[in-house]
Amino acid sequence: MVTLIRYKVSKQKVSKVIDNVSKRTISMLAKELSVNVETIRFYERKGLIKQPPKPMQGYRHYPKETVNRIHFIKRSQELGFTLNEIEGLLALNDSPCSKVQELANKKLIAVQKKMADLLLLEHALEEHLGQCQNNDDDSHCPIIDSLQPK
Amino acid sequence: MVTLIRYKVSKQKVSKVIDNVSKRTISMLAKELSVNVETIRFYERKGLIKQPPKPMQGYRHYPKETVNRIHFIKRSQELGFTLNEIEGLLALNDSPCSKVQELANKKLIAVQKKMADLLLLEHALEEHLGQCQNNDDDSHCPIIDSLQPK
DNA sequence: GTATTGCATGTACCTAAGTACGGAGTCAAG
DNA sequence: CTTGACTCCGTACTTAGGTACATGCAATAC
Repeated sequence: MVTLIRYKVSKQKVSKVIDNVSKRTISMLAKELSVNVETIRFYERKGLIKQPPKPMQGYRHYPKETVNRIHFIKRSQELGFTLNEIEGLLALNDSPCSKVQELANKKLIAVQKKMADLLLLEHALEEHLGQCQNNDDDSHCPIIDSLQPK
Repeated sequence: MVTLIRYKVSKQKVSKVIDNVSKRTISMLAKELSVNVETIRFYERKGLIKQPPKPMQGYRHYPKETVNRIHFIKRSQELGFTLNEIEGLLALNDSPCSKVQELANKKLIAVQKKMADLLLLEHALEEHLGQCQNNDDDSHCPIIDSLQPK
């Protein structure tokens, strides 16, 4: 892929050539990561990824590093972290494991609390639905009744 | 509470007296229901409750009906219905039980799906945390590692 | 009678995580 | 050379469920 140029080539020019070879515009990056272009811009605005400098001529191109970083963000989101928390995680990159653990643990507890809430909800809904099943009169609904004040 | 007026009283005047007796301004209503005044106004704007007409002189007052309706809304929210869904429920007030059941059932399924998602999340977090516990080197975190692309 | 609450009304703001749009510049193909 | 696709930049819009604020008037307290 990398074209070698044999004569009169300075270090700068070589790196420029290499950069050109791995030209990754914002839409290439977006495709590579299966995210929206606007999402990338949004992350830039949020400071989650840094915007590569714009060359005097032409468009920005993004290094592999940015790919990795967005990967990190997306995986963290899958684990239920918010973007603000991920900002923290990114800053924590070289922090002690105990700090990261603390964050993950908080998240775990929040997840468990949310599950407990949903479980209550589930039971309430199931009970209401059960009452409907024992109801002969379709024109009159126990659920609506139970929502009405006594 | 209702003062009886003995002479020369038309039907209109009586009802006016009764209305005055049960004067329930918006802040009274809010207090009675433990909700914010602004929330009531928001429900009015959303069309979930209807705004009582403003008398030519003085402030609006709210009937018991509105109290009931907001009660209904709040209880429905506890069951996990969104305001848009509650709009539907309110419209369904005299609909067949089967229709209401259908809605509640959809909600139940959504709740169960969400719980399943959270369960996966819980396991992932627990596994990551477990790896941290088997980690001697505090300066290096398995969670951060696992978020990094391979 | 005046000062302080309270109400009415309309509009703006909040969080979260993006998405959309308008206008100008740039690049590549035909 | 022109057209279409892409980028850049800034700003506005989206959903959900409210919350807050500014202005003007009404009612009540002292």
